[in-house]
Amino acid sequence: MSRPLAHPAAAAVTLAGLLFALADPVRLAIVRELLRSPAGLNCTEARARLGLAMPKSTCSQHYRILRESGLIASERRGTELVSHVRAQVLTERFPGLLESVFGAYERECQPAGRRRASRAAAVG
Amino acid sequence: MSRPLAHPAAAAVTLAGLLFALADPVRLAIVRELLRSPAGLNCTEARARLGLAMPKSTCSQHYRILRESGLIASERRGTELVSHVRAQVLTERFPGLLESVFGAYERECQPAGRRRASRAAAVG
DNA sequence: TATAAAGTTCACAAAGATTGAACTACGGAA
DNA sequence: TTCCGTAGTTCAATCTTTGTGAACTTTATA
Repeated sequence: MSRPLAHPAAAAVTLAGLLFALADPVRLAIVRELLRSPAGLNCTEARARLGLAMPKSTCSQHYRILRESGLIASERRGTELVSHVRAQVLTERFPGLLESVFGAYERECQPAGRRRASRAAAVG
Repeated sequence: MSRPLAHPAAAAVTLAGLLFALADPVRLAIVRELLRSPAGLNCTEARARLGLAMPKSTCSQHYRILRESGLIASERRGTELVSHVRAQVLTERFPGLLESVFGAYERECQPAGRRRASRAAAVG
């Protein structure tokens, strides 16, 4: 990881790639933490915040997938690799998508009592 | 497949599950076709429309994943299994998400010339 | 230089995807 | 009813992807 990390150009970011990157609960949680941390977060810190007993090699792989999908950008600061969400690029490419997905995530994270009860499980 | 197919209740539909189901290019395309077909589509028809040389067992698996994620509902009509997007349930659970994702998909499917050119590949 | 911290890469085991073949379900014709 | 064709599912084998510990690289500091 000596040279600058490869980040896909905006035009190379695909919807399926983004959805794939976000389709993992751990990565979804990481990105939420990143969105809450404008200054960026490194691997170790993200792991600590999420309280996940995850080996650092696994975390590294998750970060790589997020990076290659175009979701995050990473830069070295000292020994750390600090990452942040590429909000500008994503907004340009797919306006509103990120807000929508993480709006849904916040909604899901709310305890059930804070939402309107929806008892009927109508199919359709 | 004699008994009614299992469809998750609205409350059991998770964001990560939906994203996972949509994270595959084939499934993304299938769901778009379904969204365009209010009367529903069966496996064979969807395969034909997408022009994919995909074995029917593979298509069946994709439909199963879509069904188990809560994205689609399927019902038997004669020998066919007709499926449609569970728009009402999804809107109730995650308002705006489906529109946002498939808005992004349509945007991506447009030829590049119809979008504003974005030459600079700024990271971030 | 030596030591430590932060990540990456490698290699292997475990889990998941793809697909042809065999099977089930249904409808229609004889 | 029985037989046949169509639509999908399930099974099993193969292939691919993911998770992980160990070893390695990079940077900083004593």
